[in-house]
Amino acid sequence: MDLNAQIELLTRGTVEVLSREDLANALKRGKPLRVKLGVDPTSPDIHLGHTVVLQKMRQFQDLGHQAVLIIGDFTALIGDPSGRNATRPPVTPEEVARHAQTYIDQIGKVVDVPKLEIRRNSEWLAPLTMKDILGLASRVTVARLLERDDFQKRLKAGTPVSFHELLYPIMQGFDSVKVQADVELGGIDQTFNLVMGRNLQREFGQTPQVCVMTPILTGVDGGHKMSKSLGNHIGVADPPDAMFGRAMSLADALMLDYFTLLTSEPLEEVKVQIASAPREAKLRLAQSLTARFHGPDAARAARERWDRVVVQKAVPDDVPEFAVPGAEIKEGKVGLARLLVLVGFAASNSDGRRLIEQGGLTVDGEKVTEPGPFAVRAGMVLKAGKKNRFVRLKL
RNA sequence: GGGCAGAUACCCAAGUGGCUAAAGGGGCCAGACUGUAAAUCUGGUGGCUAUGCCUUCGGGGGUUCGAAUCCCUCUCUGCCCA
Repeated sequence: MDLNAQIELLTRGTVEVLSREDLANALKRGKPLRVKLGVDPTSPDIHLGHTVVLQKMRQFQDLGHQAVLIIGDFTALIGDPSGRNATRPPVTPEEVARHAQTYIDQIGKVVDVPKLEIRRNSEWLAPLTMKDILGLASRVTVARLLERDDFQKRLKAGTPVSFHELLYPIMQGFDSVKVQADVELGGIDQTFNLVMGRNLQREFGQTPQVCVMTPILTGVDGGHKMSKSLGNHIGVADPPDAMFGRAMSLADALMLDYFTLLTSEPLEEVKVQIASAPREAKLRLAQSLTARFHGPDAARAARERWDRVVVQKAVPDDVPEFAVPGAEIKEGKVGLARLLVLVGFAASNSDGRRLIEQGGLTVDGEKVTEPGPFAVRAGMVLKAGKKNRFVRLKL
């Protein structure tokens, strides 16, 4: 692939590249570039939002460059202030270790894991002495650190900014120095951190890294960035049916973004379809996404299930079974609200009672609105709420 | 180190002695409508062996027949001064 084609590919779908000239020069050197991506092992499961930048990493890999994945096990002790309006709660080392492993297991769908160089930043951050830290800190001014709007907002709002949070960008920047990154990838919300790496490398006499920033994927609710804590995410490990269903609940306005960032469907054609047949377009999106992570067969099956269960409102044939404990049954009856708690549809008896009284429960297709004792038999199918949660009873 | 202000449910935020399980908004859940989208409308949103009972307004202690509300103390946060 010639140089221009490479640059074209590597900058496609990015929001900003600092700078394109530097990228061109780096590629011209003809040697494999060290391409850094730092991840924060504070949340165990990765979702489609993460795959945008991982996809970019894969493209570098496919062009023969060395991807360096940094598990921020040490920086996780601080928590990235990016986009946060509050200090993060601390994470235990055990959690970090578990999350990191889950992360590596899951990114295999997108990147070439065997070719990854995986590093943990505790490797070089943990041994730093106060003297080392002073040396690092002396290269960065407070005004510069306070410039970032995450901090500005908090200062203005009178919410706390702890000193250790100021250290976060410096530590992440130092990662770039230690792994001698030529390129660093990150979401556009990471700009400050990536630029810090660039500056620190210059301080340490290295060629400053090229910063490649990808867009932030908006969650399916259409309001905020995709995040597990907001519950508007589609996880890459979600089972096919769930993935398909989540994709179908996507806000219309985001369809084109999703097609662009997450699929390889022809965009011109897709645009026309979104305008003329939005429902068809969304089905296509859901199927395309599901196929990407689970294969075409699973995607077809998910589509069929969708038609049957959601469109035709039939009972799916893979309803999970629940054995009602004998101790709960009195004279053939079970408290319905209690039963909803047992099968996991309600958080408490009161919650279950509310669900029932508001008409959110059907048993074998019949709406039941009385939360008290209910005669149960084996094979009964309970359905709760608009999320179509099903369970089949066993006695 | 000194002064001032503050801490209320998932989040924001009212409430300054009984009418407060605690206004309002957001979020979330359920119903209607629909394309399980958006928008809109309605109801709900501490728990329980449930027309009553128990727990909750930063922690602890106290005053009172009665406290989110008054007093003491501790912890945490912001602002100003040094």
